[in-house]
Amino acid sequence: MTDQEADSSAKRHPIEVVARRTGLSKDLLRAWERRHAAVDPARTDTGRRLYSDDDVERLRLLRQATAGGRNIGSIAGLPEGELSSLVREDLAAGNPSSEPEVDAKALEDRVVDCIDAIEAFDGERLRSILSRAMVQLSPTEFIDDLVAPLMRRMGELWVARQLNPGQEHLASSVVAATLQDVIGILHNPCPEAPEVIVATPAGQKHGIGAMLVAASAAAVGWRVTYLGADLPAEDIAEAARTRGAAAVALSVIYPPDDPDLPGEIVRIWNELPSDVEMVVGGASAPSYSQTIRAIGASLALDLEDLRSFLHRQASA
Amino acid sequence: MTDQEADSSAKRHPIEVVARRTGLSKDLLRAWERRHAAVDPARTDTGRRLYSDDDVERLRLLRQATAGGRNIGSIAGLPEGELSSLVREDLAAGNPSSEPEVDAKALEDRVVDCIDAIEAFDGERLRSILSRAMVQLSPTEFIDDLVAPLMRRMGELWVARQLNPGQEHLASSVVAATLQDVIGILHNPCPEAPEVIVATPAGQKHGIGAMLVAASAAAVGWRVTYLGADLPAEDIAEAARTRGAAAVALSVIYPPDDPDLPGEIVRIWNELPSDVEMVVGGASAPSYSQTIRAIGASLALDLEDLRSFLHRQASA
DNA sequence: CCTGAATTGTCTAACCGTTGTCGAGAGTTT
DNA sequence: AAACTCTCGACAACGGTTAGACAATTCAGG
Repeated sequence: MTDQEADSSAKRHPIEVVARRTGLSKDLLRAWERRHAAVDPARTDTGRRLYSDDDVERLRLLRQATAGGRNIGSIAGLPEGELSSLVREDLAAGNPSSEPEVDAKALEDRVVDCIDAIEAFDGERLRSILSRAMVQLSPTEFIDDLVAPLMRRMGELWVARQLNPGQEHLASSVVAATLQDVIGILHNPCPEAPEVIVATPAGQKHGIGAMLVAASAAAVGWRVTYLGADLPAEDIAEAARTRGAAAVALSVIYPPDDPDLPGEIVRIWNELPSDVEMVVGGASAPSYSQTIRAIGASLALDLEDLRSFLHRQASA
Repeated sequence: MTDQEADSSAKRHPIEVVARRTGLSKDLLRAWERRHAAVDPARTDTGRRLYSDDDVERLRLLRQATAGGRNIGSIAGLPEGELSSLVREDLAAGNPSSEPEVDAKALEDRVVDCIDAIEAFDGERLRSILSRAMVQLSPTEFIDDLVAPLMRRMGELWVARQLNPGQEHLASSVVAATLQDVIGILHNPCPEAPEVIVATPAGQKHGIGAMLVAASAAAVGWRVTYLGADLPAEDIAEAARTRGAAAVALSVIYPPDDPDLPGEIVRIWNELPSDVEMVVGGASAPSYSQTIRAIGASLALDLEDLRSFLHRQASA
């Protein structure tokens, strides 16, 4: 991740890759450029387009804005800032309560607020904190900087016995619902966008990590089918086949030493079509790294890792 | 927030966006403009409408006012200030802006559509069917006539082995998220409204029934704290005490013959303050009716039953 | 109470600008 | 040679516009 520093404006991606990453067809990319100058990619000496990461990001925003009901012609010329605020406005549109008070509250404080709400069994306050943050932050920020730290903090409190099962359940269901909303909002309707099946294998009861994975995948343009926790290998594989998925992502949180899990992972792998990739992430994933490597699947140590896996697959 | 250049009177939204944000049909937007000059949007050089944020706000107010029983012709010309005070009045007068319901026929079809989506592992389609229905139907109709029949049908397919665990998980998480949304939308901010704690006792793994209970309670004006499935008695009772709840609702779906459950129910009851009522519902609730009656709790045979229980408690 | 007029949300028909996609023909990369 | 990519032109689908019509309500006045 360090060797990407100033390269976000470096032009290097061919059109094929950009089409996959944005979920826009190649024809459409050319049409938007020709008719509205939506982006201005560099060219090789033979005239082939080379897009930068910034271009990709911009195109993704344009896609979201058009999905939100706007005409490409009237937004193609807008600068990044306006474009992204427009998209966020549209996302927040369902929320009729326009809050005049703008809190630029630090993210750590928001985590604390969430914990407060959870301790008071106040699901409604938790929901409102999260849904406000959801529209104020970018999806990736929301997931990485708020939801993930919150889940981590909850884990700490849980082992310290300062959170009881009721509070944990309450929080989980609210967080899960919020993340489902994120996935729904980000849903990529383009049939060419690759799809990933997200689940936790049998024996793993905690679905919330998989939910984070699902939301992260949606945030980078993938279509996502979230199956949930504790699923037998055959069912995960069947879903992948039915959906024509390009990848399967498994979340493994707890326990780190399930003797049945390696077998379960291998069974999933074996039942998958050969062109479907697999990635395993979550707190306990490294404990099973031997199995994962043995079959040729990938290991994701964190969400950033997961995103780069998805990027690699999307361009492959 | 620095780039709040957003001049609220800048005309920039196409009709599609405005229709989504206000919930008014495009036809209606045009009709109100033509017949009553309710708003005066700008035009592009090719004649397309462009609305400002102010226009959107105004249309929202008009919508609320008409939902409260006013007719558009007599309020379309009013200035902003009068409009908003009018709406406030109507809300204070207890006009819950009831929606007239239209479809009774298509509900069966929608259940079938949902099942189709589930069988295809198409979570996104399921979500879109449900969320469309959510805004078209009243909350109670949505729950009673769509979600509950859907869950029943899923149960049938499950026992007939025509639904696998993956499909069941997928559907559950989407339905749960949708119901959480319903609860969020219905959330009653009035601090005097009675609150109910909803959960399923330890041993009961299926939380979706409790979710239906929670949404139903929210639909009749209660504040709801949804704790989820499989919770120890102490935690349920603690939540009730912490929240100062007026009632506890338990959902009991499966199994119907858990030898530990009666004890669990009694423990909850014993740890509850004496002024907190308790109701038990769900498919298997009648199997435990002896215990329920013995301690003086109520038994709800269906959601209608539950609602009348809540009404009794609210007026008590 | 009934009846005819006004109101209101929706729908159709006809038109046209906008948009996504496709094909043809030529060049480039592997 | 096969697989990409390029430009340019064409085209059908889609959405937005006006104008008019329609059924269902609402309402005033007999």
